[in-house]
This record gives sequence, structure tokens and C-alpha cells, in this order.
Amino acid sequence: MREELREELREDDYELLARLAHRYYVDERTQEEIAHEFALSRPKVQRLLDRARRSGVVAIHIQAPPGLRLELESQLRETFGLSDAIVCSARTDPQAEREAVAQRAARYLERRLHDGCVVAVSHGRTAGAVPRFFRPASRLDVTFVSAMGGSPGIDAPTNPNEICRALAAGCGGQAVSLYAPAYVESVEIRDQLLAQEAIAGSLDRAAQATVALVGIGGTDDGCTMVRSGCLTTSEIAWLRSQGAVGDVLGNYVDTEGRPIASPHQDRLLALTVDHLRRIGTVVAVVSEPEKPRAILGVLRVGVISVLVVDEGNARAVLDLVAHEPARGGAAGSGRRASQREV
Amino acid sequence: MREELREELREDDYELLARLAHRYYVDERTQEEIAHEFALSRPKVQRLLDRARRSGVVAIHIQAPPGLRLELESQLRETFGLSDAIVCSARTDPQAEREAVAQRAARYLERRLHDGCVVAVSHGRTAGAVPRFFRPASRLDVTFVSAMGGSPGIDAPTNPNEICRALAAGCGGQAVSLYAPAYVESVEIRDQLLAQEAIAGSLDRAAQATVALVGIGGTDDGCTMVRSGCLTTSEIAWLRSQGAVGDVLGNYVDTEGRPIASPHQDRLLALTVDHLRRIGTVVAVVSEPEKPRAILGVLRVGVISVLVVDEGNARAVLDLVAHEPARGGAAGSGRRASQREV
DNA sequence: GTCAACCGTGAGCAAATGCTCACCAATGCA
DNA sequence: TGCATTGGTGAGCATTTGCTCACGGTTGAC
Repeated sequence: MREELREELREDDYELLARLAHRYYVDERTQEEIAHEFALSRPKVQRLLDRARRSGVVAIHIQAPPGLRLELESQLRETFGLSDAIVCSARTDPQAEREAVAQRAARYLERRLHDGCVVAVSHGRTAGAVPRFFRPASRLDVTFVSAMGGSPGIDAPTNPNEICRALAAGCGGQAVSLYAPAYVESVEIRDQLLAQEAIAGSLDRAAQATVALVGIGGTDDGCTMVRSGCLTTSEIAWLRSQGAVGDVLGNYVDTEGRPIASPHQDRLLALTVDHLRRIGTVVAVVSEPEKPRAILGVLRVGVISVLVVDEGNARAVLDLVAHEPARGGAAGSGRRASQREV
Repeated sequence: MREELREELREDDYELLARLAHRYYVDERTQEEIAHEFALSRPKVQRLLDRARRSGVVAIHIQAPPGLRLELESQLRETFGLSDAIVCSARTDPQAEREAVAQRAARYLERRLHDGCVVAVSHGRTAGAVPRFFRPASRLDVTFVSAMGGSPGIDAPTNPNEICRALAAGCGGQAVSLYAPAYVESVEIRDQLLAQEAIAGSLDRAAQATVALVGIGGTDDGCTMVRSGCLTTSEIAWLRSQGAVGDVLGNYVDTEGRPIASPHQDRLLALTVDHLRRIGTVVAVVSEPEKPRAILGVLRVGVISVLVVDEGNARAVLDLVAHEPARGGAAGSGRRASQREV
């Protein structure tokens, strides 16, 4: 919005703007002082300074550490209404990339968590890498609760209970495990399990969390939900055929963020999208390459508030949005790139 | 003061500062919003942004038109307590240089003058070039009054009366002439002249001015006061021997800005330094090359509030101050250059 | 172990800033 | 010529910002 082309300035105006801007930004005079000096009214000085900024006479440059992609982050925030976005610069090694993302997520949690917080935790390889880097400066009285059941089919450190335990150990907090599988073979069994106090209680605590740490899953045959045995390859293929592009906590959505009603849903022991919606801060960590469509779909659900992601996926997601034909006004690849010019 | 070396930052701090700065300066969030996003207190965000600025993470660059020497101007303002300084970029031709200075002075007056102003005007070649460029956008009801008498020995356009007339013509204002010579041969004659209502009245109006436009004279044999016949070369030599480095309205001062008591003073028909002191805005225009010592002395009198000067003199004056042994702390050439680092 | 000195912190306030709005002058149009 | 429109202007107010100050927790010396 309010995109302003670098307007053409008359030479005299240019000089005045530069003079005012120098006085304001370099010499740090107040607008009132400057107004007095130049025999202008204060609001006029304000307007001129505004113009100086918009016309590019004043250039504010943020000297970011290499590897920080602040521009991308801002675009993600704006495009998806996130309250925060953290992008890690591209690395060749997927393993290193995952660690970089996990480290940033850990730093974010260190900043964000404070005594009394309750954090709901999903499964996932990237989420599983977070605890290794989670070392708050001081002890934190935080409770980590599994937001979904476990799966024997995948590495232990990728399971929610394990992630909770490790995170709690990292800060001296508490871990609340969910002693149930992520996925069972019938609705009846799930309902029986949900009737268990131990299980319902844990899930309920997760639902009451103020923060959630979640991964974003894809719909390819090698995705976590398949590797963990929650879904078969034919089931994931069926979901794909229904338009599913990704999931959060086993809740599949299409590219528009609409839920995919599926029979598998009812055999899942995890928080629902509505649960997540009620949790103030939902932090999603993603690093697996080539997940942009999954990310796009899940972001559009509108429950994610913070995204920690690698640079490749970040760019890819924004590209998807920019090239989409049907949505929003004036698509085309150039639009997004010129959003900010300062 | 408060010179801050670019402090060394830890990598994490660096990242946080860059992130905050980007959010604040590029995305234009308020400090409060940022504080909330980063789970910090508002004052803390403020301090961090402060640090970001001082440590150079935020670089504010003013894209000045070529030939604008804003840095020099700020140094002049600070060094001599001027309310404004305008420096014109160096040109090879002294004539072109004078015109450039005069043009800037004219622009300044156009901005500064408003209906009802009374401007006291001295003689001088540079001051004489001002009217040619003085073309306010709209009619101005301003009165220009000679602040010293005339001299038949110099070009007409260099005489105060003539400058007043031309300035008044330029804006549709009034000119009040001083019908007296700048310099007479005895104190008695001067006193007689001062007793004349026409003369005393004009000088009095000049003394009541709210703005003054003055030149700064040197003490070489070719200075305006000698060329105009006000002083002989032996008189100016005597003044030099007394330490005089320059004058304003015929009032000679030494390099410290102290007045030089001289017998010639009493034969002068012009405003005194004390008169000038009571005039709110005294604009000095100087462009003759190699006048830095004259400028230095006159600026130190403390009556000049605005200096319009060529780049060569501006640098030379600041160099003189920087290399002075006796005054202020920690002299040496490097000091001034490092005053501002942003 | 105790005490003093010292950051770093956030509350609270004063100043500075951004913004809205009503007004005026200049311009264009009938 | 009169009238409507537009662009720019400064008054006044709400918000944002910078700053002071008292407090608490930590460090380091004795």
C-alpha cells in the first residue's frame, strides 16, 4: 500500500530537503528547532522530512549481519499476517540447515518464554532439533506438554514427549507427556483413549497452553506422518488427491488453508486447528527443503503466529503467492519484489 | 561530546539490534509494538535502538545534491554557535564563487524575510552581488536601511545605499538611504553629521533593524576599506600591527574577536558592534578568497548569527581553529574531522 | 559473610512527533 | 464573474518518544 515512486524534485527543493534532513537526522535537532531556524511552521518541517524520506533523500540502511534476511521476514509477516518471521540463510547441507533453523527457533523461545508459560509441542524433525540449542540464560519455570501422541516408527528425538522432556531439561522446567500413540486404528479406540484421565488431562493441558511449537508436514510419500506409520502411502496419496498440501499436528489442509475432511482425522490423538487457534502464540519451525506448498497452506489457516524457516522455503512460499493467478490484485512476479524500497 | 566508539557487539546482540532496527526504521512499527513482539519493555527497546544507532548498525545517509557541504555547515554552526551556516562549493573563478555565495544569501533572505522586517545593510562586494539574485516569490513589505555611509571610491553597487535600493526593488519593499560618507576626516565633522536629523534618523532606523546583511572585511592593502578610500594603506598597516585581522562595518577586531581600539573608529559613520549585537539576525556574506583570519576574528565577536561563505574559506577557518595551539582542549588536526561519525 | 558500588531495569513524566481537520488561496470551470 | 475544486497550511490533539529516577539484583572488595 501507499507505494510512492521516487518523485522528481526541483533543485531548490532538493537542497532544502537535504538541509532539513541533515539537520534532523545527523545533527539531531528537533523539528521545532529546525522550523524556527528555517522560518517554517513545525508541521511543514514534518511534511518536508516526510517527503525527504519518501523521495530517497534520506536513506536508512540497516547493516544486518550476513545471513540475516530481514527483508524476507518482513514480507512473510505482511503477506501472512504473522506476528514474527525468522528466516535462516541458505546452506547446502540439509542437516546444517535444519540445525540453523532449530537454533533460531531456540533463540526465539529463549526470548519469548517466561515463568509460568505452558508450551504445547508437536512432533517433527526440525522441532526435534530445537532442544539441542535451547539454553536460556537463567532457569525458566515453563511447562512443555505434548500436543500429539507418539509414534514408535520414527526416531525418538522426533517424538513430542521426547522433545518436551529435552526442552524442559534445557531450562529447568517441567515436561508433561502424552502417553498415547499419535494414531490408532479405529475411532473407537481413539475415543476410549480420550476417555482416559491421563490422556485427556494431558491433551487438555496442551490445549490450555499459551505457546505452541509445531512443525509443518508435507504430503509426499516420505513425510513424517508416513515415516512414523500414522498414514500409509496410499492414504497420503488419497489426501493428495483431495487437494491436501500439508498438515499441522496431523490436520491436513489444501493450498488455500481449508481443512481437508478425511476419515483419518478421527483416529488422530492431537490438538485440532481450533485448539491451536485459541493458543496465543503458535511457533512453526520448518526446514525440510521443498515444502513451500505445505507452508503456504498451513500459513493460510491463520493459526500460525511465528514462522521460523530456511531461506529457500521462505522465498519459494512468497514466489508461490506472487505467481498465483486467481488471488488478490495485480499479480505478477515484480509486485512483491518492489514492495519495499528503502 | 559524547563521542562513542563503534562498540564491539556480540553476534547475538548484533542480530537483535539489526532485527529491531529493521522493524523500527524499515517497517515503521512503534517501539511499543516492537517491545510487545520481542517480549521486551518499551524502554529497553528504546535503549537497544539507541545502541543500534550508536554502534553503526543503523546508518542514516543524506543524499545531498552535489556541491552542498552540509557537514562543513554543521561544523561551522557548532564551532561558532551560529544559528545557521551556508557553504557554497568551491569554484575556480572568484567571480563565479562570489555569485554563488550571493545567490545562496539571496535564497536565505527570501526564506527569512517577511512583511514588516527591517534589514540593516553594510557595504561589500559580495553583499553587493546579493540583489541580483534576490527575487522572492511574492511581494515583501521589507525595509532596507544602510548601516554605514557610502564611499565614492568604490563601485556604486558595492555601496550600502545602492544595495538597499536594489534589494527593495527586488521584493517591492522600501529603501532608506544614509546620505553620508562612510568615513570623514575628523571626529568633529562626524559629530556634526550625526547631529543631522536625516543622518541620525537613518542610522537609528538601521539600529532598530531585526536583520542585518553584512560583509566581512580583511586587513590587506586591497581590502574594501582601503579601496573605498576610508583608510590609507599606512592606516591599515597600523591596524595590522595592532593585531587587526578583519572588520565588520569598519569595526576592526583581532583573531580572538576582541575590538581593536583605533583612532579611525571615531571618524566612521556606521553601526557599532554593540548595535549589531542587538539585532537578532546578522547575516554575514563572504566570498573573497583567503579571508579565513578575518572571518575567524569576526565570528568570534559573537554577533554573527548566519554565515554564508565559500567552501575554501569555510575549510580554512575550521582548519585555523583546529590547529590553534592555545585554545580549548586537545587541539590537533584530527579532532574536528572525527566530530561526527554517522 | 557483609557491605558498597555498580549496572540494568521499568515506572512515570515531559517533550517531541504524527495526524486530523478546518481554513484559505489559487486554479479551473461554467 | 461567480462558483466549485484542489492543494497546501497551521491549530490542536492523541500518540509516541526520550529521559529521569528510584529500585533491585549482581559483582567484587574487604
